Amino acid sequence: MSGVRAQKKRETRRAIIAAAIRLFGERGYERTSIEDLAAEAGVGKGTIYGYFSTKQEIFQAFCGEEIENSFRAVSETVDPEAPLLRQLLTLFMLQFRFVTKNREFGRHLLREMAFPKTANRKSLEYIQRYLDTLEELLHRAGAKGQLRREANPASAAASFYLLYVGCLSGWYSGYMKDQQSVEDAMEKLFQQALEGIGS
Amino acid sequence: MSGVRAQKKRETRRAIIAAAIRLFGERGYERTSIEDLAAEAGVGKGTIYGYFSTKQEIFQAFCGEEIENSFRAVSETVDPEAPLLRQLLTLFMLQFRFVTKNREFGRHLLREMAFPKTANRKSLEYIQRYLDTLEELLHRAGAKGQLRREANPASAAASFYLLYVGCLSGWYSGYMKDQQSVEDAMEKLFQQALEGIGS
DNA sequence: CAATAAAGTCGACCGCGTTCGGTTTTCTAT
DNA sequence: ATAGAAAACCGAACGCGGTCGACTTTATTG
Repeated sequence: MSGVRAQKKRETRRAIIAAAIRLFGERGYERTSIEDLAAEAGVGKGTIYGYFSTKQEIFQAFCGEEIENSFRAVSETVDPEAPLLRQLLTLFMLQFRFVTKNREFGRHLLREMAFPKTANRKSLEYIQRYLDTLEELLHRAGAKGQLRREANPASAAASFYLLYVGCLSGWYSGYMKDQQSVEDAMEKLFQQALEGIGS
Repeated sequence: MSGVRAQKKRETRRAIIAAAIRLFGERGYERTSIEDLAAEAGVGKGTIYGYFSTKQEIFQAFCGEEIENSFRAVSETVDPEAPLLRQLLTLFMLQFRFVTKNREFGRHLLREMAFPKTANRKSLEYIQRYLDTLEELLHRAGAKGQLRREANPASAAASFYLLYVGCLSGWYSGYMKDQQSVEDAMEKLFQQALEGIGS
């Protein structure tokens, strides 16, 4: 009943995550080996696998915090009175600027969110987080009559999210080189999504 | 001047690609080791790296053929007289069905196309291949008055492409489980892209 | 307080992608 | 034909993610 064991477990777990935040943050994901993490956390290599079954899983724990921070920034910055297009651009460019500062981190996260090796709860949670934020934003816009009657907020949210991820992809694959072109592309695509393509 | 050397090089290169097509096709990318490829091609492990600097690169050579085939199928099946939405769905569902039959292959390819470790020409080529096909298709539709006046075929093509890739992503991440839901989602998103979201 | 079970720890070890250095084969110039 | 240079070849060796089984620490039971 003493919980000495449970206590220790929690401490060790935290130590590993702390090591991950330190080292992933400094050197990036690929350049940090499990042994590095183990050493930094003061445990043996094998021990890590008693807490996380894969390096990827450690990465996800690390992500949790980063993502939370980035969404906090969003809710503080986006002006709910601005025009819809402006709101969307503010939201996504904020996220994008974060990604540009953590290119490796972002690439790895996006890969795992978009095309995970094995479907996992965490990836879906992150996506859902985006979709919820967007849906709410769209819902407000709808209430102000800025949307078509027939428009479905859920699938509209999905569209914007996918176009955003697509712009990131364009940046990562070298299709667009600098921040400005990404912003321009995003604006164009969003505009087009609002206006519609067909006649 | 005899070219014995050059001849051999070409043969070896082909042997490696042939081995890749065999083994990647049979067991998939991850389950095929470089040593397997080397053995199948009848060369030493190190030799492979005289021809390809990375396993990924071998994969891309392999992709070249597969992608070519899949586009051939597209141009044979899509009916240029059908309504635009129908054409788009036919095109993409054909590609998607190919992917469902080669899940690992598709995941690997999409990862590398969307978020490559290092920006590379090949990824851009494949993307461009899609965009060109779409742009032409849209151009034809425009000529028949099926598009808005102001619509820009290039960015419209980009939208559809990104929405398509996004639907694949939804399938890979487990957001949508079966082929039918992917098709439904795609139809909904395309329809929405044509009609527009805003008022 | 033993004695036994259960949980946790660890580093040697495996398989794989990639690198390296020595060896063999082909080319070139006399 | 032959010596020397260049290219190509190969498998041993490295680094890394992940596994295994022996060992240590904590919990449980009578």
